[in-house]
Amino acid sequence: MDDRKLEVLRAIVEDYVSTQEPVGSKAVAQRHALGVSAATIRNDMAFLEEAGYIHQPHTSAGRIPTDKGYRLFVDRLGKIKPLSAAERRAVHRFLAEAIDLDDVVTRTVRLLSQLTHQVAVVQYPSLNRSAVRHLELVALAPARVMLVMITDTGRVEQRQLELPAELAEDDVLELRRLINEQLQGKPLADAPRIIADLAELARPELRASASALARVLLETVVSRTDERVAVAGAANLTRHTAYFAGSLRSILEALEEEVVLMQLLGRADSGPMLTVRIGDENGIDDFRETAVVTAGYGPGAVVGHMGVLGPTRMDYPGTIAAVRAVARYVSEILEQNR
Amino acid sequence: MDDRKLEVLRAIVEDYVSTQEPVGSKAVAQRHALGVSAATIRNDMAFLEEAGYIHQPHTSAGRIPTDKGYRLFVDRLGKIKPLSAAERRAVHRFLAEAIDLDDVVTRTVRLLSQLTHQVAVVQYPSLNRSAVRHLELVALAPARVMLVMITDTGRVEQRQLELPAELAEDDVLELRRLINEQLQGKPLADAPRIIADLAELARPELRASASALARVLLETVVSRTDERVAVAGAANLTRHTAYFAGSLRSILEALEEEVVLMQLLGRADSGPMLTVRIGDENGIDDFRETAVVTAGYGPGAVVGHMGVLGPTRMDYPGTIAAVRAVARYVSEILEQNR
DNA sequence: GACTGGCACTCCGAGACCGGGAGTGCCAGA
DNA sequence: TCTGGCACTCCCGGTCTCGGAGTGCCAGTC
Repeated sequence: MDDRKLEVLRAIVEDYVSTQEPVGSKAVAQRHALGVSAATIRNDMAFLEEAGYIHQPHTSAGRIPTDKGYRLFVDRLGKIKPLSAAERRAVHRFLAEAIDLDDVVTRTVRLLSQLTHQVAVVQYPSLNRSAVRHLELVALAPARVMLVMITDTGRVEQRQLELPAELAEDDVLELRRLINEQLQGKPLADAPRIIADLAELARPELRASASALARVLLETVVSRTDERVAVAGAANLTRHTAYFAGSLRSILEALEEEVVLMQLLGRADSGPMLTVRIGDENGIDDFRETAVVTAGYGPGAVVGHMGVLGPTRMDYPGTIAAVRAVARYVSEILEQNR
Repeated sequence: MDDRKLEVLRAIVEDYVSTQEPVGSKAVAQRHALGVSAATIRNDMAFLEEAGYIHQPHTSAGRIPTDKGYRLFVDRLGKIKPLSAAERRAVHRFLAEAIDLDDVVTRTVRLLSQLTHQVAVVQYPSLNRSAVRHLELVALAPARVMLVMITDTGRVEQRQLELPAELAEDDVLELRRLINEQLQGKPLADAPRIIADLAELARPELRASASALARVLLETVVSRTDERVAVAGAANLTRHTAYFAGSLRSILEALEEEVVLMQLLGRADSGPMLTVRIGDENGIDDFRETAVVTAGYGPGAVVGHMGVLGPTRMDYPGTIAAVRAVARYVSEILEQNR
């Protein structure tokens, strides 16, 4: 494929994204200095359409990029637009002020949605990629304790549980020591095995309580709570009047469904740091007109994902730059707090 | 005002809510057996319009209730439609399965939005109406601890803090004993006074650490974290095609602004258990076409509010019944867990 | 005096119609 | 291989028309 044809494709994508209207050969000829006439561009356009990169809503209308066109643009044509120095500073400062993980996540998700003017989604550090930093048992009543788990990624999960027997203060301390001895520093992915044997290590009198504890621990580790997600900027969906006509409803619904969100964020967990999924590539019917830009983050290894979603007609270079920058800063912050 | 005129108003409200179209005299005459002709109803309508309860979008159109009309309907005409026995059972069962406060809140907000087909909002139990049940200090590193506060309403707040000096294990225990002695059982509203004197009660060597602790405690008590809110069912906004034309955007934005949400929920904290605010009564420009139905909940005393928001053209009797029922069940559950 | 049927009137909304403009494809010539 | 020209297509916005729904008013009835 010709170099100039690629330039024409880029011009179409860029103009369409900024004007939101089909772009014609004349517009391309005069807004982009390609050094050829509109007629020539028309020929190139015919070629691009034949090849499936653009398409015409109807005869005698301008052209619109197809998913395939966007894909090519993202892979080979989009020059990432780095954030301005001022933006970088602002991002850094805003994130550095966070006082704990919850705060980091809420700030991140807001930041992303403001920078990109899209809907932002941030997954909390995945439990099964975290390790136990500390377990605490708090006696609330003679036969009722609260189990608090703190991970090396800063997540704090807590659960209350009823014990089968009343425990003395010393007993609680002993159980606390036991679970910490066994689990501290261990990756949660390995936890189920360890937990399975937990009860047997306790003194006979404490076995029943220990196994109740073990059960709750297991639930906490593998349970529904596992994947938490924060969302912000839903209002930005209304920016893109045309595109959401039918799907706004279902997208809003999807944003409240953790399952769907995880599907969008998590698909490409390994591999390159940054992923773009365009339209049908999402594999979800309601997201056929939606593009998702995600990046992994974490101190060293990836512990979670964050991303942005919006119409396929989005500013890819800008969005990619923003997601990448924010993911990087967040990773740094987690690194420092480790 | 005539009895029949009230009946006409009710008919207009009910029909308008269900059809979403201006309702004319003829429709009222035949759908509701008022025993009079359309012409008579026209006269009543003229009266109701004069009095400001209904209005005409344009000459020769049917009538639409005004805010004042809805207000009268809610205050005097709407017979609450209690939930069906099946619904009540389902609500009860669903809520009873909750394992902790977070779970109660998320379940509640989902339930409300599903029952009413509107946007539901639930405020977490307000900290300054809760009392301290327990404070726990967890040593994470020699000079770093995590402070966990558990309230009698089941809320768990945690914060990490850096201490000015390294502490021995015993010192941590002593501080823990100290803050519990001082605060356990005390309402958080009284906490600031108590905390102010906290440092002085500690051994001289621990003073610095104690006052760092005190500062964090204060922040936690009065801070931004104070009012947390859960939202669900935003997708329901798209049901009401016409009404959100302009305001959908700003409503979605408002749903992410805790300040606005609290304003909507909290206005009438004392007084009757259930409040309805219609249109302008909300005092927020973007909510001029929105009605809010809220109820306080809590074990005995009110500790928080929950509610539902939707277009002024909503099914008030049904919504009121749902909100009231759910608030009641949630209160029961909190009572049991106390 | 309250209610009713009849009637003229208003006004919205859907559909039909039309013209301008933007964009195209193709072709002949440079 | 590129370009200017040209005929063609089709959307879009505006205007117009017409039917229908709903009203207000009035004269007549109980």
